[in-house]
Amino acid sequence: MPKVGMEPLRRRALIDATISAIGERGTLDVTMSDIAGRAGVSSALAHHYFGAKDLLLAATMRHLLSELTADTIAALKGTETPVARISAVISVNFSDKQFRAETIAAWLAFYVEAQKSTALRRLLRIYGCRLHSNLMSGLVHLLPRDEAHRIAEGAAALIDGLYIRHALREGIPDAATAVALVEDYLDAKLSHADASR
Amino acid sequence: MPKVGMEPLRRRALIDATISAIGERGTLDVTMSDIAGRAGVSSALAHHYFGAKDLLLAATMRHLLSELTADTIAALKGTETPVARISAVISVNFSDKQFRAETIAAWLAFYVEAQKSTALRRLLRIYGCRLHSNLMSGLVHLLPRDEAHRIAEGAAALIDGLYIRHALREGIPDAATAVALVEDYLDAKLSHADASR
Amino acid sequence: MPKVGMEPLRRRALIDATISAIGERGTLDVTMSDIAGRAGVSSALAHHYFGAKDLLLAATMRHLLSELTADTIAALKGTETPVARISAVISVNFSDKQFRAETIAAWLAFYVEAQKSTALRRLLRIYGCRLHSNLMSGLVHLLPRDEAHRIAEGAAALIDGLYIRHALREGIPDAATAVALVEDYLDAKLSHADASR
Amino acid sequence: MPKVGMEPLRRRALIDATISAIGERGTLDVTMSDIAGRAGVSSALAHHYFGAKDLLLAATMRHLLSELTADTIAALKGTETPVARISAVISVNFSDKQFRAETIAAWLAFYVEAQKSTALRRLLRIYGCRLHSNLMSGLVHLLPRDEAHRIAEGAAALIDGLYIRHALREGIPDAATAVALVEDYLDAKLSHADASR
DNA sequence: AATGAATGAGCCTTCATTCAT
DNA sequence: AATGAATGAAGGCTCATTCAT
Repeated sequence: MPKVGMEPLRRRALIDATISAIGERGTLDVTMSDIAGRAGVSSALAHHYFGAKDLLLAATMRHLLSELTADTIAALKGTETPVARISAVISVNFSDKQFRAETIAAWLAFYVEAQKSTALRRLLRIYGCRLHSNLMSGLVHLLPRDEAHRIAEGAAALIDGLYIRHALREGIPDAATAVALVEDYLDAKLSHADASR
Repeated sequence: MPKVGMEPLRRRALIDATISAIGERGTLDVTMSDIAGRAGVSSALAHHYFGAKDLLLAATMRHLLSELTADTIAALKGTETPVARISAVISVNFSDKQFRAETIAAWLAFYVEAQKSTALRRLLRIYGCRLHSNLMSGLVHLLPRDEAHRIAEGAAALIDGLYIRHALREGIPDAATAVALVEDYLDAKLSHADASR
Repeated sequence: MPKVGMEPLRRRALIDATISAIGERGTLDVTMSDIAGRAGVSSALAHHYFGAKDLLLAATMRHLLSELTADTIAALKGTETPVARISAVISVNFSDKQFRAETIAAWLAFYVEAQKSTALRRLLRIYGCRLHSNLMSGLVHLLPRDEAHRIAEGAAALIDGLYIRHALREGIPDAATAVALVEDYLDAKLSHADASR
Repeated sequence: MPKVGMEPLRRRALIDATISAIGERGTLDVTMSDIAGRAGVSSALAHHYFGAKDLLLAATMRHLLSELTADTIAALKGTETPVARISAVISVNFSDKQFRAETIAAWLAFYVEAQKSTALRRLLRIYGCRLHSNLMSGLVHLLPRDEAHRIAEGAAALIDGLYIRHALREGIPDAATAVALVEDYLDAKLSHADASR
């Protein structure tokens, strides 16, 4: 078997292993050896490809982020009404691929780590902005700008909260219910807005 | 001369130091020495009083929880309408005492740690149930039971989400806005319910 | 046995162990574990007292330096003629205490390490200046200032060279011969100076 | 297409890279990767050609030594008086080619390493003997054998000392001054000898 | 001829924890 | 009541070295 061109494979395997390790333990506090072991390589190789633990973690988060972005773009493609756009954005966050114990735990761990790591915080901020603007792209046609902004914030917070609660297996457990809650929130706010016009 | 009756003072000082350390660093990943140092004692003493790091952390979380409980009880005392009860519960979570960077960071860190620690998870579950039942105590008079349940879940998730976002200094920053968002959510759902009756 | 007040003893033991380890291996490239082992403690304790390997090495060099200084001061005390001062300075460098394989090897290792470590370089520079001024304190009465300066440099270089050669067990092996060579150099230069006057 | 006859070029490039790396860092403590990188090849190739780090270092030292030997032979060619021979030997050691920061640092590093490596010590001993006999080839005509021997030792030590001091940028910095000091030493000793005859 | 891939061994450092005083 | 002394265990990281291609 050819022993060349392994780099992308190893990188990917290591990132997957990182998600798996973090997801299972629920913390970024996993060892390089554990991660490397899951990827079937030595910890030295992980260092070889990523340089340091921080960098592997950051790369992993970037990976998670780009997957979410890709999914969102795919979901938005073909939507036509503002309401459809909003629904698409929400449902992506709770899709089978994103709303998995493993992934959620990883997101959460990153959220907390972001409190001390500037690099991670920057990445999370990007995600926050994207989510916000994606929601806005629908809401802005249905509500006054200020109100749209507020509602987008609320929806984002609600999504984050549902993630947290899911991770701790408290309350709302399944994706469908979660989506319904967020949609519900927006429906209520939108019809409320209509009514008050 | 050996001082007597120091125990409660030391315990309290150590718990405060723990909150401060976690709050500042944004992680439970603080050393016993750091905590003990902030409390002005040796790390050996921290062990003497709490037995182990886990136990000190659990005690700290219990402390946070009991403060919140006490505040909530105080806030509920004297409320008379269901709506007032709901507002009281919400406002406690964003009161000056609770909604401080330090405390929030600590809560968050505990949330994440709870993913691996059964002890912490149990404590958090208690908090979750209390919040839920406190919200229910108002909602149940205004909505059908099932619906009340759902809305309580939503409100709880929203609160958690706002905490997280505050910790990362993303979006909604101040308590007033946060409260308004939650109240707004409930208002919308309540009037929506009214309207559909 | 009392377990208190160990710090100075441990520090000293660790410094001695460092000299011994470096002396035996001929390099600063010794492990903390090796050093700690020689001192009969764990490597963690070495870190506890010195913070890091660099700092232990620097402390060790400082120790060597201060011993040399103390010996020199003692040797100079009671000297009366310029020539006696010069002889005293030279003989200290080749005294039984200083001119030992272990100590010499350590000095040499430090010399080389100083090329990359600013901290060590600074320390060595101090030693260089002291030696120079000690030599000058005698020479200045016997030669014109410029010439004295030059001769002091030459003598210092000669001493360094003899150390190196001793460390490698090449040529001149014993202290007496070494001293004689340096004295000889100075005698020659001094009488030469006389003659040319 | 595979290039042929690369071996000598690569070997030379690797040796040069080794000198450069050691010279820049002031230690033998350089990595194979660093060296290979400077030579523009992979570290695996360095192993391919030299077998191991030790061997590359030894080869490098041998190279340094043979350059010095060649220079010395060239310098001696054409000298006619004993004094001229001595001067030639000295000046080679401080020639532009030899007395360069890079080369000096490398020599020094090798000196120290020689304390633990028998192979390097053997090489250095060869150099020591050559220097000694080269100096003797002049001195022996001017002084009694014993005295010539001693003076040669002194001169060699002085040269070594000047190297060390140059490496640490302490005192005597330039080659001319260094040469003058050594010549001076010999002059003094020689005239002293004359005078006492 | 040359290299990317891969690893084992080892080192520095940190930290919770224990113990004697 | 309180602490300095001390350590074992573990983790991140580096590096020389090997191997298949």
